[in-house]
Amino acid sequence: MTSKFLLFNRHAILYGIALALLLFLLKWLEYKYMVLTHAQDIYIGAIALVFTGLGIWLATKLAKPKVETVIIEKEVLVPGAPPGGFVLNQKAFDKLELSNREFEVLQWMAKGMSNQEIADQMFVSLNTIKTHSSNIFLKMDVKRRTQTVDKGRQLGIIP
Amino acid sequence: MTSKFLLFNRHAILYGIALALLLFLLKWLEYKYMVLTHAQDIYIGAIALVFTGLGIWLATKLAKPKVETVIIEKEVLVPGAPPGGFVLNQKAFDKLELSNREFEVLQWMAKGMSNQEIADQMFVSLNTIKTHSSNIFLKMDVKRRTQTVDKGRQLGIIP
DNA sequence: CTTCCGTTCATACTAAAGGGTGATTTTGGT
DNA sequence: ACCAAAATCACCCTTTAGTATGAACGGAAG
Repeated sequence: MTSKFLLFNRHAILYGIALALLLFLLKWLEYKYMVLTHAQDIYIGAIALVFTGLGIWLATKLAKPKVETVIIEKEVLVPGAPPGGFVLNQKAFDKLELSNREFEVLQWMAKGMSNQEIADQMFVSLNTIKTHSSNIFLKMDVKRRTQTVDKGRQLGIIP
Repeated sequence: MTSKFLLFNRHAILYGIALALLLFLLKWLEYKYMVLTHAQDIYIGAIALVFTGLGIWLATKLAKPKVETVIIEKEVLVPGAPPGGFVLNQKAFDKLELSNREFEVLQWMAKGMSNQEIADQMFVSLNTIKTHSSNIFLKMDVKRRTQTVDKGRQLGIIP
């Protein structure tokens, strides 16, 4: 985090210096060779090349890497473990006496969604989700959503 | 790396053509408007801008989408045998480049612990845990701890 | 011996989560 | 039709999480 910022700063400074030097160089070249009208093409070409390179450099250094991670699940046969990934532990589930909506909320919760996102997903208000999750915490005897997910998984009621 | 060079070659041709066309255009503009010697600086500035833009465009085109695919081996039942525990997906784990402490925090996180509890557990301050978890979120490209746990589990780096 | 990285911690702030209470509206079952 | 449970939402308030920024320190590598 800090290092990234420092890198950015360093690049910005380097860019500033490089730009200044380049402009200076261009000005100098202008006075030195512009008498030769024939050198005009080369001059312009050089400018084009240099600034194209500068653009490339800028883009690569300042643009975000934008790494997209695609998760592909590959099923492998392994001794033990439940088939197809998950079977609900009905006994534990019944004991909790979660309502439909509460269970639904719990499942979104386990997928790492925020209350607001769940609310949008289920077309209800944020307050409603809060109420549901509070009830879930009571019924499951936990204090936090992360704990809820962990316990729910251990009980076998969520994958 | 190899794909990058291949891409570069393909785009290099396009770039060459584009460059030729642009130079031609510049030449034309030169004959048309260069009678005004005062416009020289503006002319050069325009060239610089255009080619900087071209460079940036090139860079964005050259940059590979960089879609990292993580293949997760998911366990599936097979007759007999002991209950398979957890095996860390080393490939996915290495890709994240989490530090020791960060991984440690992630594990407590997955157990549903609050930052304060993790801080007590690891004998450091709450702020330290916050820093660690922020770094984890950056490296794992997530926004919340619940999301972190879910993704971490999908990647196979936590049980 | 610098330079980089990881670890530690702080302060200040914003955002999200959670607790408590009360209220209205569906809805399913007798 | 009536009742209880579920579902919905609101307000207020506290706590926890998360962001941003900066800084100090020690170890490892060049």
